Amino acid sequence: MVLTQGEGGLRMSGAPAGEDAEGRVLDAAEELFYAHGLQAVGMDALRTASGVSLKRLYRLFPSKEALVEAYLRRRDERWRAELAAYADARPAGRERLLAVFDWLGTWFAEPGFRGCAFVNSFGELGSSSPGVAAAARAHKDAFRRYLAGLAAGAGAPAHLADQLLLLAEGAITTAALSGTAAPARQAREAAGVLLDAA
Amino acid sequence: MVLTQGEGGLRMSGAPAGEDAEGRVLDAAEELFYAHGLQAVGMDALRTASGVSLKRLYRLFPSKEALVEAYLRRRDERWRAELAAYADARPAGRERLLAVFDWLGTWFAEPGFRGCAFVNSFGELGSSSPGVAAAARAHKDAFRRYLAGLAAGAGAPAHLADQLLLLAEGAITTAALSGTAAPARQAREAAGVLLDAA
DNA sequence: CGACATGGAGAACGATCGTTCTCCCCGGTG
DNA sequence: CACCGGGGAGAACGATCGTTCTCCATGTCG
Repeated sequence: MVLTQGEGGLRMSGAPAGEDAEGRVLDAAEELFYAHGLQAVGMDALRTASGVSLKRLYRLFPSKEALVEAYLRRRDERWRAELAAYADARPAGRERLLAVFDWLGTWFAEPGFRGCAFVNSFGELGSSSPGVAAAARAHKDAFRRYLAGLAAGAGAPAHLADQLLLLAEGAITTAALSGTAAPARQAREAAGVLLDAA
Repeated sequence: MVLTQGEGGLRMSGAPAGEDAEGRVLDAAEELFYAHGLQAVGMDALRTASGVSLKRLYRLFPSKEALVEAYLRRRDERWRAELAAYADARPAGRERLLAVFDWLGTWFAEPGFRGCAFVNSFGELGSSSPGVAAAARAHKDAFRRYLAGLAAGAGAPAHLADQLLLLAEGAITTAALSGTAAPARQAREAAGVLLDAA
């Protein structure tokens, strides 16, 4: 129930925040990796931000790469859980499907929003780290499957999910680059048109 | 007129490739920065790949950051020139507008395609390098203006350009992550629906 | 022929990184 | 109280980075 003041946003409402060492390390990793990028954050910065000694840090995670992958894994779970909690509270069908873009809009408006952590990580290390590349692909696959479920619930054909994924993905990057939340509304409108036409 | 065998793709057909030192450096920068990321490529790798000595390299570009920005500037010009050369060869209106997505499909299929260089660079260094962030924003602004011109030529309202930008942007990242060119076709179909509805 | 500027190859330098090691304190057990 | 194992703080280590400097071969001009 603790809500940290984290500038990184995306703190799941019921998640414990930093009571044990592993949680504190992952909290620090999420805040720093997301804000500054993977390579820009050193193990020493993680140690300072988490208050966990270097020795313990390396016992919890055998290497920086392992910590990066744990960060991406937890971020994926939290991100999708937050989205599902928001959308699944709406009536199934068209309204729930479009709620995805409303939720994106609230995410874009969070301070410190800097685009998709997985796209950023993939662009930075995807060509040299198979683990990072796989985590990014797994995240997008899971997101696509979730959209496909919503599309089916709205009676839309399967190929609509792919198009909705493109709209959501484009909105995320465009919001990050432009620094505004407007792409969420534009994507929502486009999604409505595509849904009506399907 | 020289066509290098470059794995980076996006080599403009009429552009001279590496006859002078500056051109060779920029060619090497484009190939290496795009393939491996900005921070993963050191000045020594640039020196080896370009055959230009370190001393001359630093006389041409006073710092690595200056070289990164020159790389992004030239990539922006080439990318948009290639796109325009492809699309503007089609009849104005609907066909030219949708040709944008055909061109994206040929780009996605190039070996070594790894998404948008500007999105990747922004994710990696955008939070610490104002020059990189500005270059990425300028690129996307220019792309959006180009789309707006095509939309106007097709008799579509102005807001359609924003939605097409989201589709294109989403197709680029999704193609990079999934490693397939299918997002180009999906985006083209969605664009057609949005255009018809407008 | 000789003085000199030029530019290449690569060593050097200081900083930083991921990772490991040393030293020391501290609590539990005989 | 004496011993000992574990953990924290941070130094140490080897590698790599961006940047600068040294040394030397080469060619030009008087």
